[in-house]
Amino acid sequence: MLDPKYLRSDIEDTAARLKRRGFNLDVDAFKQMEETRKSLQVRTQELQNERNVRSKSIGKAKAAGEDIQPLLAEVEQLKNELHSAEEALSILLKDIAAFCQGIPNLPDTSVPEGKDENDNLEVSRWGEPRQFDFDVKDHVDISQGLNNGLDFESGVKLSGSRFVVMRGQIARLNRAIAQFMLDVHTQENGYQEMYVPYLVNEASLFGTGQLPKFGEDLFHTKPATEEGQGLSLIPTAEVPLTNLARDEILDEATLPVKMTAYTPCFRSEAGSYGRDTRGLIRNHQFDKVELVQLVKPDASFDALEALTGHAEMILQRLELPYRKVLLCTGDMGFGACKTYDLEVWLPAQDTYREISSCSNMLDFQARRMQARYRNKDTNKPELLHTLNGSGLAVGRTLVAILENYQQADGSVKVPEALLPYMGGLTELTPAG
RNA sequence: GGAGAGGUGGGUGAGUGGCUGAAACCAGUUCCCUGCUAAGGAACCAUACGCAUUACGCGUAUCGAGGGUUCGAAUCCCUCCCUCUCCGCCA
Repeated sequence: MLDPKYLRSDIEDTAARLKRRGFNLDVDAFKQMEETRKSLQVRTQELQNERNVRSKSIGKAKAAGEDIQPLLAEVEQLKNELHSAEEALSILLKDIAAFCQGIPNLPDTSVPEGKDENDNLEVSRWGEPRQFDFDVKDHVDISQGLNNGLDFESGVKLSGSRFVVMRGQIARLNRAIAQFMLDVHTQENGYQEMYVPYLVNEASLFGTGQLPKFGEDLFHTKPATEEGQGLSLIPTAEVPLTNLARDEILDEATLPVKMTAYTPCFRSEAGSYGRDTRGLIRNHQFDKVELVQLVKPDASFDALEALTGHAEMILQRLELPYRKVLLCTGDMGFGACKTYDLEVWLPAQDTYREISSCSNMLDFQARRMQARYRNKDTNKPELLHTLNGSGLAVGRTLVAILENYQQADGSVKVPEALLPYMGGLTELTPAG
């Protein structure tokens, strides 16, 4: 959510900045709602004040043993007037809140303007895509040669399309990747490892911005005996991790808070029918090691660079070629003001594919969830800035390793960095 | 699942219809005293919104959430959420 004060005082400027990301702010509607709100609020408050004053005098009169009846009669009409004013105001306030909650974050000035991923700006490349002297296979074909280590048919049988069963050496590799990432982030990058719920409530989803607008991207559960949507499966650990700060006032000395968690992520992928239907790239369930930072406002842009670097470190240690992309205004998520994507090289697709997305949300999420810290200088609570990034998506890392480390005979070399996690296994073989 | 208790400001915790936006204590900030890794005293110390803006200014709302009763509710009633205790069940 944007700062309502800023929204009110600089609506034109806000609209202009939102336009950069293709969002049309209905300035007139907002102005009109605000104007009505002001007069309605003043009127309501006047009535409330009068009620309070009169009620007090009734109390005094009663204590003094006077006759209250005439006073009560006077107040009768006031009551009705106040009632309808309060009701009208509350409806309007809800409308305004809904309007404000639907506005995305303002893009940072350093973010290039653009419509979609084609307008993203490549910032850097790391590593050289390997030259193959044989026909490269994609991860699906590779896995079939490895004792059917990625079993999509079983995934369909158990759950449906976009689910997978991993077995044997590939399942082991998947686990090794996650362990490796967690170890790097906790031991070298200063993140605290967290274990969090995979089912979260509505307030949490509102806090990070999934609700109310993007509920269709989520899987909602509901206890058999109850009404309503119940809890929802997390689409990313960003939701539980960031919401740890919800309704909290953190001690400034504890900042920055750096947390990491390895969790499954669940996404309905509504609206992506037909996209990436083959393989592991786009599944309803995938594992991810997430990085979240809660920082003081003046530190968030530096933190974004650092956090992105932490995710890059994983790719470098795995010796996977990648590029770093600054997302354009049109490709950024709802709550982000600046986002770097890391795209890993996939030889079978002959292209770079997203494997991490690192964003600075400024105070956008913090305001929604009232996540604050006490400023030592002013002694006042102020909104935190929140950041998150994948460090990395485990499933796509698995894909990248299978494809980049494949060998002519169909086997796959285990990356150096993962050897300590593979129990002596140095390559994945047809024995699986 | 059954029976009970409870949810108050940064923290602990008073408060069962009007003078309580909320005692007291702790923490915090400032000042006074004190010449010393101590102690004492005083003041200040929630958030949001609105009006006003030369003001130490005024008003409204907020005591888990949402409804209701009442001239008036932290205080009474209803629903929901959460916490705790005992019993049952269970990885």
